[in-house]
Amino acid sequence: MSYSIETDKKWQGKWAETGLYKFDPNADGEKLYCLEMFSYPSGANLHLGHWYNYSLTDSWARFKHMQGYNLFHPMGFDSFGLPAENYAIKTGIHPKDSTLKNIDTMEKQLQAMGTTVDWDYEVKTCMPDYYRWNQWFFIELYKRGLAYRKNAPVNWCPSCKTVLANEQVVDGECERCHSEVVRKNMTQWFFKITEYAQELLDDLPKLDWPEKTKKLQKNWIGRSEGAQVALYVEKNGERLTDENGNPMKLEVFTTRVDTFMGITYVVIAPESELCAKLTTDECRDAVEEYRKATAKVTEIDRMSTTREKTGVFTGAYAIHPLNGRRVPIWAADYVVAGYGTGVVMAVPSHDERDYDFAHKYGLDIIRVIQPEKGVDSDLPYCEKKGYLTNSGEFDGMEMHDAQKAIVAKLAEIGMGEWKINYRLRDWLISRQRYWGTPIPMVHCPSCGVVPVPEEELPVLLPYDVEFTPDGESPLAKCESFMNCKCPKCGGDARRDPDTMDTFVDSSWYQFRYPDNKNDKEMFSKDKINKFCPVDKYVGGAEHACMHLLYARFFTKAMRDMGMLDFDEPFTSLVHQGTILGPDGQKMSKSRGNTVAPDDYISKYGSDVFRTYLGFGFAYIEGGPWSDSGLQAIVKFFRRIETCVAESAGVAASLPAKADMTSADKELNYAVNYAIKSSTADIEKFQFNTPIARMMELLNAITKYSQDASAKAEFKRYATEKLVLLLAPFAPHFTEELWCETLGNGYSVYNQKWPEVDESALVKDEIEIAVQINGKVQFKVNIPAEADQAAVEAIVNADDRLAGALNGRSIVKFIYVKGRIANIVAK
RNA sequence: GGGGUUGUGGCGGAAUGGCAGACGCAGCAGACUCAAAAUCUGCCGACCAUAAAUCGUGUGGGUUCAAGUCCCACCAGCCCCA
Repeated sequence: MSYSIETDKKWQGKWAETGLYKFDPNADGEKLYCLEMFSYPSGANLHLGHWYNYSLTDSWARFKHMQGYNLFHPMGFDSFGLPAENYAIKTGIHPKDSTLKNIDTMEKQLQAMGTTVDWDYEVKTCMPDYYRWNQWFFIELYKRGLAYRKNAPVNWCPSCKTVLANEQVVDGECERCHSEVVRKNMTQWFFKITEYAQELLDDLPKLDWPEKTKKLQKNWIGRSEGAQVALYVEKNGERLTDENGNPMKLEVFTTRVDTFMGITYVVIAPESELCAKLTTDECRDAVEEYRKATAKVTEIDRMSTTREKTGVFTGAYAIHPLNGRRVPIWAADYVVAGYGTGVVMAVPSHDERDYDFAHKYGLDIIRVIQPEKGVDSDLPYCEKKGYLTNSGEFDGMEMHDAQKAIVAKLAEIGMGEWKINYRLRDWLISRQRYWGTPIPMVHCPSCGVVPVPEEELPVLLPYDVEFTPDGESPLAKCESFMNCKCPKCGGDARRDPDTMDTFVDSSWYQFRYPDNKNDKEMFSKDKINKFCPVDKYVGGAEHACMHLLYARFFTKAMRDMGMLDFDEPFTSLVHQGTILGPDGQKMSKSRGNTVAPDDYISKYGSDVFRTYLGFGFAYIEGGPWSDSGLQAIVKFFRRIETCVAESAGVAASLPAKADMTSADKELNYAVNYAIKSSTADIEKFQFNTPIARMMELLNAITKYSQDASAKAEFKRYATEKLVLLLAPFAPHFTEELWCETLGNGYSVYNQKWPEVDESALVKDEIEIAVQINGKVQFKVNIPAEADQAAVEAIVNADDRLAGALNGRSIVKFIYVKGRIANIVAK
């Protein structure tokens, strides 16, 4: 039968029946954990991106299995999250019902792709047997001080009366009703990822990840070395003190402590509590009004360097600890409360933003750095080199020396120290949403915040809940959920109404797969140490920062809790490229440029499609969709079918070296060349060239069989190698050819990946190009093993040389073995 | 504004510093056919009537016997940060 979707069905049935892809933890071979980023079960069928990611990674996994690895290749669903909840608000279909139905569909589709996934190890994050471990782990983090609560701003749509995720805020507006989004403070849960900032940075070099992804993580963590320094505070003419009666300190972080003597004002984030505290009664109305306006501006806009700076005076002053200068404290939105201390020392002479701001509001600008001693350049002067001036005792010092001197001086009086600051902030995990993991905490009027005892987990997500958005967490309105007894005192208490960010689910799922049915613990330490970390992780570059950083953080925290014995979850990482719409734009429903794989599959079968995805694109790059090359694969398959059929009933054999004709040698070369380059290229996720090499091999076989002296046994030998090389890309098709047409034993999947015979690649004679001054003049045949002297002799004896030299004389003769000869002539 | 990344025929894309354009798609010509489809064969970067020569990997410099590849600057696209 010729290949079609019927072939797919036939073999999928047989594979399931015989348990071909069942994972055996004790099987021979080095373990290999291959994992694709799991997907969100959306309503529609698998899209092109799924196919591109999953089918080709599956091909890679098959290749590794044939090489003898004990492959673990699981799959699951990231099945909590906003889309199902929004769908429920719109249609009234419960998230649980729609999600489970979608998972069902996607499972079937993934199976129709023909993957090696062992579904016994499936993970669904929306199920209690999974999310109970989110809750358990949350409490473990809490016990260690790695989960804590604090007040933090959320995006708030006043019209929908709901909290919005960052991606639901488009240009400062609610994506649904387009009203202005404001920020509102709420008490929320955080995971203390900053505790691991340094280690997350330090371990990057040892990861086999794309360099740009590592760089992104490095920037995201954003380590900066500087000093934390302090100023005194004066309000209404009086020095402020703290609760112990000591002078109150206004702490700021700076990487330019050398400019410390040039401070002419201080800026504070308008929404910070400190701002409210410092603002004088006369200034309160103006500051409050400014704070409200700021709440409407997105953080991205606030940090923008091009935006017009705004601000208001708070009425308070900071007192410089070294020169006693009294400088005004302003509230301005270019400072953000969550970052650093939320206070910035302003040195307008040497910082562009400060300069613009000072200029606009008529604040003092005092130069403290000169590029050369005695030379005043234009202000602001922002170069990180120069000498101090107008800085009292530090005058004339080189800036780096001055930094040390200033920090030393401040340290003496307890007003400064060296400090390392990170851009990375703690991970806010509370979501005022329904479809997620309930936070396993109880709020008791007398005992405060109390974790739910382990034996009471999971805290089940109730089914009957009103999720019309009205500003409260849907769970908050579910009395049967909210009311509970305090685990500590037994009195009436309330549950936490929020659910967890779904990034919590995806931060450890890789450790649940190998032990997905464990109902005693999150996972068994032994199993996880044996099968993890993941050896090859494949997924989109859009997760380069958050998901991968969070998963790394969890791994390190788990290690420190004694749950596992390694440092990193994903040893090696590959990002597949993005397949764009035919118009070169990102595929989206709104653009109407989406491409559904379904029609292609039913028309051509999974294998043609998979092979085309591998052949038509550079995997890591992706690119605009075009199906123009799809026919080439159909043709290629048809030619293979014919070729393989010609070998039916023939025994395969490789002629002895001594008996090989030149045609035999040529074919043997083609076979081994295809094996060698396919092996090397598939390894590195380059799939287009291996398929090209297979096409070349097929051409070579066709050519060979037209030779009068062609041996049918050798043709079969070469053909079998071709079928094996193609097996990872076209598992159904090659299974059919291998078992049925060729009559070999089931299954092609369990055959050994072909090995290269290097000696077949060594030619006796090769052709090289002869260049003069880098330009090709003519070509000569030389013995492959010839050295420079021998090649020079051959070239010198060639009658074409004199003409090519055209009167010039040879200055130098260069021969690069097996590559090229170049004559330098003058 | 800072950082990163990409730029190769009509198209998808190949090229450990060593003959640019592998392998395909599209196109052209031919064979087979009553005809078409399918299949097979050949051609297929530009310039040119043709050949030869010359030019040719975004632009301009540089390193090298030799640069698509390495270095510098610039231009354009995409991504991240601001």
